Amino acid sequence: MAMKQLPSDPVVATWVCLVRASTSVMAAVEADGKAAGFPPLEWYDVLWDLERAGSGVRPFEMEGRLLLAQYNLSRVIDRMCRAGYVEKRPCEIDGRGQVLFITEEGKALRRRMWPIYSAAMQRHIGARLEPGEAEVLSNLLAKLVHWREETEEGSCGA
Amino acid sequence: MAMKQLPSDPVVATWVCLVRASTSVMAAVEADGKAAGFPPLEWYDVLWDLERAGSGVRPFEMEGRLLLAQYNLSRVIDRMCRAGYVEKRPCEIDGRGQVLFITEEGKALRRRMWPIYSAAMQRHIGARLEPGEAEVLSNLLAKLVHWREETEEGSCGA
DNA sequence: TAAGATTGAGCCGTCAATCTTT
DNA sequence: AAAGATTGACGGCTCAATCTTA
Repeated sequence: MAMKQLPSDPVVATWVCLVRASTSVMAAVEADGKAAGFPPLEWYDVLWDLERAGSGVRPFEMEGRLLLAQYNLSRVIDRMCRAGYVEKRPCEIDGRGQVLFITEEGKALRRRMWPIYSAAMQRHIGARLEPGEAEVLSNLLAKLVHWREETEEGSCGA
Repeated sequence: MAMKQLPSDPVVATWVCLVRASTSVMAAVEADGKAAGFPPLEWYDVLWDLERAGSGVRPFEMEGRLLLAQYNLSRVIDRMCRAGYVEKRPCEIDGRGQVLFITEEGKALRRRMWPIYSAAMQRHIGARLEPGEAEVLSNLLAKLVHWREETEEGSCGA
């Protein structure tokens, strides 16, 4: 009795295509943003997470939503604070913690980034799929996400 | 007349799911390999590319297949040579070039890595999809791969 | 002039250790 | 003892410059 099932070829093919598709699409979108003089995509995610929240956000909350390790998030936030897009204040309720806020400059940056990145998504994803395929694809990809299951939805920032 | 079509919500959702799925699945598979004491996944791809070729491979050929920048590939190869898994020889036909070969140690390493990584694929991809979904998913993902179109197929190394 | 490949400098990610507070 | 967060040290990635040969 075979306890360890070997991956069937379709599973291996899915792995290969997942790695190749994400690598090439992410590189292409990132390159479009960089060509327009914008900071990394990651910064958009942080800005949007803060702006959507409306109030202050604790770093450890963002950690789960953005799939970033704590020490890594700490460094990203530090750079964004120094650049003036994020403000960090000590947490009044929990003395160990910090609370993050987006600045006006941060809101303006996110607003300028969105058209570039959304056009890039359209060019590198939308234009390559037939009508209806995007829904099928996103539903299947969603089944592969695990990490932490506490993810909430929210649209995109348009 | 709208020349620049904004991405529809399904396209944005696909982008979000693609990033999250690839991040979490790749991290999970990489973590399984690391827990077993193996080098990064990237090394498997290089070893398999060399072993599949049967003869020597020029770095610039691998560059396109592995979606790696030239300078990056150069450093990966250098580490693998120092570790004894790859051998580099000057190219007799083109004086600028190098030719890469997998060593016996490299073949042995790849053979040991495959069961771990294939089990990881099964756990993090195969087990999360219904029968038939892997084929649909890999076909849709394949439509998103661009970078360089010179990709040949070859199975997986089982 | 361009292609194949490498390298120095600097930035970024990662690990483990650390600090503070709970 | 554990959670939130940061940091020093180290290694990998990236850019641009460089070297050699085509």
